Amino acid sequence: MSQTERDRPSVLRAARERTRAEITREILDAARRHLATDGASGLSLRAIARELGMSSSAVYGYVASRDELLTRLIVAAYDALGSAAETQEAAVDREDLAGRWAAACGAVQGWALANPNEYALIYGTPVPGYTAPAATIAPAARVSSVLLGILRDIAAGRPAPATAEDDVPPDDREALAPARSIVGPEVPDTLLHQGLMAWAALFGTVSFELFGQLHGIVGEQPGDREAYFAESVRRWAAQLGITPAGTAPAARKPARPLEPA
Amino acid sequence: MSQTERDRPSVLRAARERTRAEITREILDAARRHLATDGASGLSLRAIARELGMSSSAVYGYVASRDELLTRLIVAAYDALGSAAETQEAAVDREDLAGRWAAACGAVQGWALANPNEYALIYGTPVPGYTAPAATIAPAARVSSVLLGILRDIAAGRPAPATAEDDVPPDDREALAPARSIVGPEVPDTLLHQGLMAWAALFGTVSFELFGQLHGIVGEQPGDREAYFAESVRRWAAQLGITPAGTAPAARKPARPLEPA
DNA sequence: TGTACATCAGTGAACGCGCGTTCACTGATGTAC
DNA sequence: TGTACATCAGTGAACGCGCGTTCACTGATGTAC
Repeated sequence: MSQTERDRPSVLRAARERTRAEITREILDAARRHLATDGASGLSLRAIARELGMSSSAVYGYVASRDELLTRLIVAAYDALGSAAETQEAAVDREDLAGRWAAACGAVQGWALANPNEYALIYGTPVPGYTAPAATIAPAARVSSVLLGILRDIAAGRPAPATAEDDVPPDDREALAPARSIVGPEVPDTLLHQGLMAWAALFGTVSFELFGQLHGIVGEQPGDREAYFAESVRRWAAQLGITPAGTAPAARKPARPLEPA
Repeated sequence: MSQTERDRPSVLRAARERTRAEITREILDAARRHLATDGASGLSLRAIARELGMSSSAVYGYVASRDELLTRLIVAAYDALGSAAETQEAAVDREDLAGRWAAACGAVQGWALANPNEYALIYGTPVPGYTAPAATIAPAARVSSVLLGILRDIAAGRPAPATAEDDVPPDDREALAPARSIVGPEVPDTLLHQGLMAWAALFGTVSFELFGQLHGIVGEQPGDREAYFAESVRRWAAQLGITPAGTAPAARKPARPLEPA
């Protein structure tokens, strides 16, 4: 039993650390709940303490300041969204590019609808007076990494510039340099630009839905928003040159001729 | 001079109304300035009063409440953006559909970059605890009206469903009903859907730029953002079947075949 | 087994600040007789 | 021309609230001898 005795302090320490982690988690959960009703700039350490039944000063044992709490929430949100996109995209057959694209888009939209306040925290108006520290950069990049990965595989499955409708102008090629340094040289400029456009369109669409901009434009009956989103996803995929499984990706049929009169 | 005498009271009243309007304008201007540093939820009547050198209670002579001030700011922002889009689009030759599209997009982006805080007020995260009254609906619709007008003219210049790559699935057609009731029956489903996608993509792109999401993706050298945006505008237009003046809009060449090996 | 000590999570009062909104009032201006 | 009155923009004090952060402290728990 000397074993037990020697371990005791660390067992206790471990237990303390466990409750500490648990309380920290509860603080973050409460903070997330407050995000819903008051928004990021209404986030209040005192309100959280009140809800958890502790004194306002006690919170400072777990969180250094309001800004630090905000940073943790932001990082957690990026990580949650990023891992949703990663796992859902990874679950699809690597060959099925359209399926992977749809999975990634669906993950983003699904997570956003399930966590509207955390979505707004990271993709809505930046919190005034708060500047995101470096710790948020890596988690923020996870979703775009997934999308860029798909882009890379689209390029890989295509013999050089296949759909080079028109190449990108030189000043745009320069503008794309940072993205290029992430994605590598294999992805043609056109595809890269089109990919970024789809990326912005995806988040634009999700934000429009969440922020009420689709009101009076896209129906709100059950199924309407799903149908609209699904069709958009399909069309973004088509713009990237990938079509749902069953259709050969490389062989895009030309525009259908006018209906026979 | 009986004329003058009879008019006098109304002349005075008119003067009073003029100064009243002027002070109201100054309150709105100060509010806009505060939006920049503190965001919508940090907007404070007391701070505005302080800046204008009046007592906080005096503001209530011009503005009924904080919420009413917010509503006025929102309406003013929608109107400013809407009229920018309207006038810039109207200045282009009606025949030049791609030019009109580019003008509308440019107006939106230009206004947003010049007025980032007002843009965030209307297209960013909704202000928590504030619900937009009916008075905001009409001004909010101005930009989309401009875009839908272009869509209508695209359809008019095309002999029925010309580019029906694939029609829209029935559940999506239903989802598009509200938009359809605005745009009228002449615009084919495909074009309508594609138009809404371009609309969401436009605002998604502007929001990404303004909210810092393009950092590390699209360059920040002088000219980079302009080039990226211009190329995106061109490609959205191409997706709508319109190409810059000089190219015949109706005659879209089918996807170029693979390069001869 | 018993006592003195260390650790440490949590308390509660306080500082100094800000806010929206109300309300009785002042004081300048113009009006009516 | 002179006086009593009405109008009305603006004041300043007050109400009741909330906030982030600090700091001296309590009190439970475990440790060492």
